[in-house]
Amino acid sequence: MQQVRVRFAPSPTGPLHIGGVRTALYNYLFAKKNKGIFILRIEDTDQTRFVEGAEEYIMESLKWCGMKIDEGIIEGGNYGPYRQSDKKLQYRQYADMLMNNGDAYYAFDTPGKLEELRISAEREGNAFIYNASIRDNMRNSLSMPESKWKELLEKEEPYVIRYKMPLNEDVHCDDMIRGHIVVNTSTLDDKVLIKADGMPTYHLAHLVDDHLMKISHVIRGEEWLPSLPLHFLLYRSFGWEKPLFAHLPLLLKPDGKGKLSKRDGDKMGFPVFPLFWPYGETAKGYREEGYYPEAFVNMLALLGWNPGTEQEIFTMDELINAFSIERVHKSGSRFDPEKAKWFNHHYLQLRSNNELALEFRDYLRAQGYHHDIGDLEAIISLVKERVSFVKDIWRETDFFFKSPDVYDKEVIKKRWKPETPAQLLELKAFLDERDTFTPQITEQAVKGWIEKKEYNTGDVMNAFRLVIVGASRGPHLFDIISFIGKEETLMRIEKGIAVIGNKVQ
RNA sequence: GGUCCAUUCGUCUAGUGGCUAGGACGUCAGGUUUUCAUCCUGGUAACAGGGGUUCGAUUCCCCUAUGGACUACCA
Repeated sequence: MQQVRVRFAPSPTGPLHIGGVRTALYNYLFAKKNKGIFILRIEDTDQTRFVEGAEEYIMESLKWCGMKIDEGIIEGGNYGPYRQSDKKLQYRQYADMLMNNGDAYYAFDTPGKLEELRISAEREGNAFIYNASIRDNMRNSLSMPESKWKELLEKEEPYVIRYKMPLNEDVHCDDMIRGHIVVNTSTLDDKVLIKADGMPTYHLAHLVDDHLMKISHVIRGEEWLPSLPLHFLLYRSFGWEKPLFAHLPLLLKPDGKGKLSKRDGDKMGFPVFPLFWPYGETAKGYREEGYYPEAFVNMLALLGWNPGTEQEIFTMDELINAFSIERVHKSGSRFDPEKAKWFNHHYLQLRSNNELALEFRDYLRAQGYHHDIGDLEAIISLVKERVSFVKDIWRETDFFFKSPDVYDKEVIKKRWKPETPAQLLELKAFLDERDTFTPQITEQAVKGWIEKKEYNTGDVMNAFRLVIVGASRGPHLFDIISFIGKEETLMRIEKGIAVIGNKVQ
């Protein structure tokens, strides 16, 4: 069987969108599943849209996700160069092959003239299509006598090379996901193959490269489906064997309609890019927002594909094993940020307390707190299952590090009785006399004390929690006071009574 | 406008010519937790509409509607 070789071929025009990451992922999964080769090719034939840093961003994104590139601009390989601009004008000879067999021609129409015709056609409700219906009226090597266009060539008049679309022919295409598609050439136009600057367009460049790189399967976004007939025709004109094609459905915005965009992410508070993009108009990234790559990849893989079982949690190896292109969906999927969080919650639970403590320590340092790893592990073990992100740990544990600044008004209203200050003062004295402060022993003692005093357990405990935590939240209270220690506990009781005590009634 | 593609709970989806149309996220309720959260249990909720074909269609065909992509010397 033929070696499976697939490529991910982005343009370095900015940060890589998660839709692009998913395309890369499906290529990667397909390659690895079939013991094939995963290639990264940079498609930068449009020099005006090149963005500094984009190539590095793309490669770092793939690396973060755990996709290893087999052949690429850094990795090398036997089918380079892997950056189209490094081939510069080599594509021209392939256009000339088409010129020689009559499937392409020179066109000298200026962009301004074409634009003018396009606008006037639109005004009459028609589409402007540069094809057999109109090309005899245009300035090209088909409509002009040979002596005339050769003269223009000699005078170095700017020109493009266009593909000569056959007249009224049904083109039959096959797609591994969509099945059979038939399009008549009368609706297609004579696409530009070589631009006036001598560079190839996508249609020529990707096809030549796919052929030269021995690509076996082209797995790309649905936006390419309309030009699939053109690509089929080009393969025929070249006399080359075609790869197999698979067009992936789009990633849609969570609400409403349409393609997922950066604006949606900004508006609804979730990233649309894998990594933070630092240039120009910056963009948030999953990595920096605290997502784990396993969660991100797992979530992305299931957006538009599933194995047909009820399994939802997959490691990369499990994804590779389960993946099949036939089970990729036809219709677009809406992106659900809530489910992305759920995946991260799951993967965070798999982390050890020590791993999380290390991550959390970095976060704390940024806040100006410095703590022993052992202490952080202890705290994290108490709140781990309630957080989805490392940054959430702070929100759940701030009271371990500092006494409360404010006290929840609702809790005061509900639990702060006239007798509360006196009771807490008694509790403070009771605690003051205790030597051990371990959670279990202290809990037993305090509960015994409340019972003996015949106080209302709920009132006392909640008021106690209020002065320690500042609100009605957090892990077991006795775990908290054990961690902060006796001195701090007594201090917080005193402070709480002082601040809240005179606010009531 | 034209061409092409798509359509199962709010979302991601499973599934079949005859099933109580399944799971997950969300949401709601109950339980656990003396708090909050987690967790557990349960509930809610879908075959876009209309025609066919058929003994029978969510499933096959057609039409409509809706959504999307493309329609550049961008990819």
